[in-house]
Amino acid sequence: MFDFQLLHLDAHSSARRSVFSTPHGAVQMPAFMPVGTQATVKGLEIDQLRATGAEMILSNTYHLALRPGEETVAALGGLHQFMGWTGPILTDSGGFQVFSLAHLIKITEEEAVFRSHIDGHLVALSPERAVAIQERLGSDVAMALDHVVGLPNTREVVADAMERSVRWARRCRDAARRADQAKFAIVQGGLDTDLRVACARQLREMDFPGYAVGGLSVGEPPAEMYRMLDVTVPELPSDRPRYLMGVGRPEDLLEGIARGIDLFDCVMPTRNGRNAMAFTDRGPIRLRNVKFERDERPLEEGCPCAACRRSRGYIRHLFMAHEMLGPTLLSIHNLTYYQRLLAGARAAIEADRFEEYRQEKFRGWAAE
RNA sequence: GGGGGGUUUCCCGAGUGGUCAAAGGGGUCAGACUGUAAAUCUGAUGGCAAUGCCUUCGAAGGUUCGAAUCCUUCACUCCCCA
Repeated sequence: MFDFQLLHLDAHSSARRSVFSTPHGAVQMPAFMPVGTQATVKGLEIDQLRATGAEMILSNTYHLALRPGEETVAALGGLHQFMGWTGPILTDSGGFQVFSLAHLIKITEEEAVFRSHIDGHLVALSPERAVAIQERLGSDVAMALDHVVGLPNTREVVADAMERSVRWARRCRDAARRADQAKFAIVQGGLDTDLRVACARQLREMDFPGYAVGGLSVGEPPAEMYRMLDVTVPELPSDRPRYLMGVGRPEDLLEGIARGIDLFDCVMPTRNGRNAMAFTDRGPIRLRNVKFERDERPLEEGCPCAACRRSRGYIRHLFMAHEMLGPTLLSIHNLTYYQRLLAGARAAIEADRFEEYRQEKFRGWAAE
């Protein structure tokens, strides 16, 4: 039901070209998943989302469990039918919310206790419950519940969270009931090489169908994140997909791919798009800037997206006038940009020229 | 014709003797955003040779150590009664 096939290894880096098959279709990897936290990629209709080239998307256990509730999603046909996306869906476990909403919760060995950000009532999320919710939602890939901590942090705190993440991963695996949903484990360990390696090895023993690297890009310098990938990825089984959670900027994706990462997700193309930033091969541009007022060029020459059928001046106008088409168009453009970036990476890997591709892109981004 | 209001920095709008280059909004300008409590948030926004100086609160004049704030006249404007 799930199959991960390595198609080609880049001759000069650890980049890999692969295909991951799920009950809702195959995903060409390396791949980027747009984020649709609340069963919608903000601002986009499903056909617009599909047109960006995205094959797989991410949604969220915590948010959907709170609203509308997994039973409601199940009653409406499961997550795919609920939101109208027929391709593969990965759901995050809510582990990130333990981190981002940390002031609202208490963590014990048994579970994480949240105070709902919506109405304040207490919500308990245990590894078993995270799995049960995700199975009710019906996503193709469910993430294990992990414990994310902010960085930098003391070794004691990081080690404690890492060890709990390992124990919780085992409980998630044991709680799994549905064969049509793959469970992925998440490596934690902060910026500590030993902890990362130890975590990866323990999780590898549990034989998950996929592995994620989590707890990164939470405030540490990019170089630290790359250093963690350097030590962590080699510890992960080469015949399973490797997913770098929550990353990132275009350069982070290429750095991750070069180190053997197959899958990414990030809010950046959509959030920054809603906030008037467009990604281009010449670096990001802020469409609200007055210099674009009468710029008749498209965001990116040669980009096939709907936004690039208009001028930069028009898109700036939409943002200045607070028209909702502005955020929609830049979300479309940015997601298209990310998908084209990844498609280019896949082609480059197949041709054993990923490093050249990466250098080329970096030169462009540094140009302005 | 009679009576009563109003005029503030790009806009709206506080401010009634010093702590006022002047609250707060808006606008504008710039920045941030990495498993989304984010179509959000932050900063700047009279000028300058700038830990200070100059110009500004309808105009002109006056009172005062000191005026956006008090007085006089004028201009414009709004409301009510004729």
